Amino acid sequence: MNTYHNSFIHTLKEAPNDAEVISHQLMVRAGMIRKVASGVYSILPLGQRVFNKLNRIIHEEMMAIGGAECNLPHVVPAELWKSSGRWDQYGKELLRLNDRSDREFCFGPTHEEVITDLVNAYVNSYKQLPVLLYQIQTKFRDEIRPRFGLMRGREFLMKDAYSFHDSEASLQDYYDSARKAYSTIFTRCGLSFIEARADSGAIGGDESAEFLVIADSGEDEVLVSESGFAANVEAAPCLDINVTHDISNIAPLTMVDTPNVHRIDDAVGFFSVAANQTLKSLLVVVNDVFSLICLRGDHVLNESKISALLGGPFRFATEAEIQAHCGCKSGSIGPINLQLKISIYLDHSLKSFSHYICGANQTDAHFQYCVPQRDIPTFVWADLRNAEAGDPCPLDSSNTLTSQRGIEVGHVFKLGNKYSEAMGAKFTQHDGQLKAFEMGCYGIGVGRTIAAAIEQSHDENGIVWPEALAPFDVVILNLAPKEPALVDLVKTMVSHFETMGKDVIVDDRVESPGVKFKDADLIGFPMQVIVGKKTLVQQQIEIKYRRTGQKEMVSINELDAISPLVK
RNA sequence: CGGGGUAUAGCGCAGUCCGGUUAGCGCACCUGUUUUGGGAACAGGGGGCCGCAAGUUCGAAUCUUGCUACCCCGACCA
Repeated sequence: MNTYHNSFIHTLKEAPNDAEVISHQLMVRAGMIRKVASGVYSILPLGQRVFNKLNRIIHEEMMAIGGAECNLPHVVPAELWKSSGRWDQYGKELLRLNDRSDREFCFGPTHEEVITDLVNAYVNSYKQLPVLLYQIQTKFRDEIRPRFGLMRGREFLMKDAYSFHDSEASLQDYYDSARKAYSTIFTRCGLSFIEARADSGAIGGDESAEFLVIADSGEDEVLVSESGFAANVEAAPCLDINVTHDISNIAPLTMVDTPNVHRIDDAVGFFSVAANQTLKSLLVVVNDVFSLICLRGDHVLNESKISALLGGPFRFATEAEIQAHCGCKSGSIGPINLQLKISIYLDHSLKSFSHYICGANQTDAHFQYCVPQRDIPTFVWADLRNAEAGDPCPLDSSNTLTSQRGIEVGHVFKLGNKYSEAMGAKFTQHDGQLKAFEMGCYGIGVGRTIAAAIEQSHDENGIVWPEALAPFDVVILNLAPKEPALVDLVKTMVSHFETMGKDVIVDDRVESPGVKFKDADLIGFPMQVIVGKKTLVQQQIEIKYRRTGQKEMVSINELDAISPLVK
């Protein structure tokens, strides 16, 4: 019999002061997790039960699409990472280790290299494809800033799946079935989520989609529209705009002394104009080639778009480089009168107005009446900014985008042959020729999904578990645990519920009733069965449903009629 | 990595300015009695290298220096 005692349940009245978001606070208070180091947590038995529930759902749905479970090593030799080129690319997020012989290893943050090496060793022919392998395993990423408990930990449990194909069509097929499986998984968890177009980021690849649980505390912003468009702000394209202005009467370009005006906010104040009538310029570098990026003052640069446009990951220029190219300090950069000839890119949105305030490439000076097509020598229009709420929908410009916050719990990628090509992982095709595998990869953050479920489902008393994830379906609160008749009744009820396939736990602690009620609400079991001395007098058992708070009385004689379905 | 902050019992905190009994409080824990349907009452009790190290001093949780850990903000800057 599961009891509070043998299940190691330890609740807290107060949350530690480092718990910022509600899911973190509630998980600590309910005794599910305990912090061991920054971004590193022990999962306590109650928490582990929730992990097991979710893991089981994931297993079932991965099996349903033909996945085979494996378990790859946590500690991975550097050679594998060097073979894909990521040893040098991945940066400080990769936890690097040395063994006693000083050989280099890393603690795997993701396993494309290991799986590619594995599959390449066994799969030689198109006849053996496709392959879908998955695992649920602890990863470590040395995050810049771990926070929010399990939401952004450094050590975290992840389901990662990898598929290998002989063609793009086969990859597309699996990619789509993985997306469907993910929808099924999150639906079974009782979560409200959206699938959105995403930026593939550090993993790389051709196309990706992420699954976000909708929550105000989410770290990601998603733009959605009624036409069915959904994309992470980082991945939402912005439409070009077709506006022409009569520029014949606009005053000529005028330089103005602007002491201590370095930021867009400063310029807005100084010139008394709206931010969308200013032009901001950013000097960026890709492979030692400099480019000037111009955005409207109210917009935010999109890193992926810049990197895609310029053909590689970019960085911002240093102060010294700005001095050399622009002849001024940062804060006064502009597209006119650059010292050195470099490519200039203007965001499409700069077509929305006729003339702008912009930096003059002279410290503490700005230009007024900058008309791009008249005053900027040579430039290229491009999509350079983050989309934002209110923008027209890229699928149907008659709709506008609205913004929602979400927690990224799953991400699926079409990797193509990025890893297989780099690592020389090939198979023999029908025609006898070698070809690099087409690959897909599919991840779910297990702990993060659990945290997201709590973000989405809680009240002032504590967690309200979706049935599918609850650590136990039913808690029996025995308010008079020393009463022999009640102890017997509880035993009968436990076997009754267990026969029905439900997980049951008994609060048999010698505690006052209030404590038991509060803890049951805090932990969030979907159904509470309450027995006390009153039960023996009235011959009735009380049932309370956590989600609705609804209570009902059932006669002891009608025990069989108690259905542990949540109302 | 830059800025700010914190570190005293399992958790939440006071004490630190202005050095001076045996370092305190609430929760939790232990014993006993009375309680028992929404975080009980009383009585008694246990638990601390005051983050670590060095220094100043007759004397350091308290002052100085260094280190470490943790938290927050920023890293989108023109």
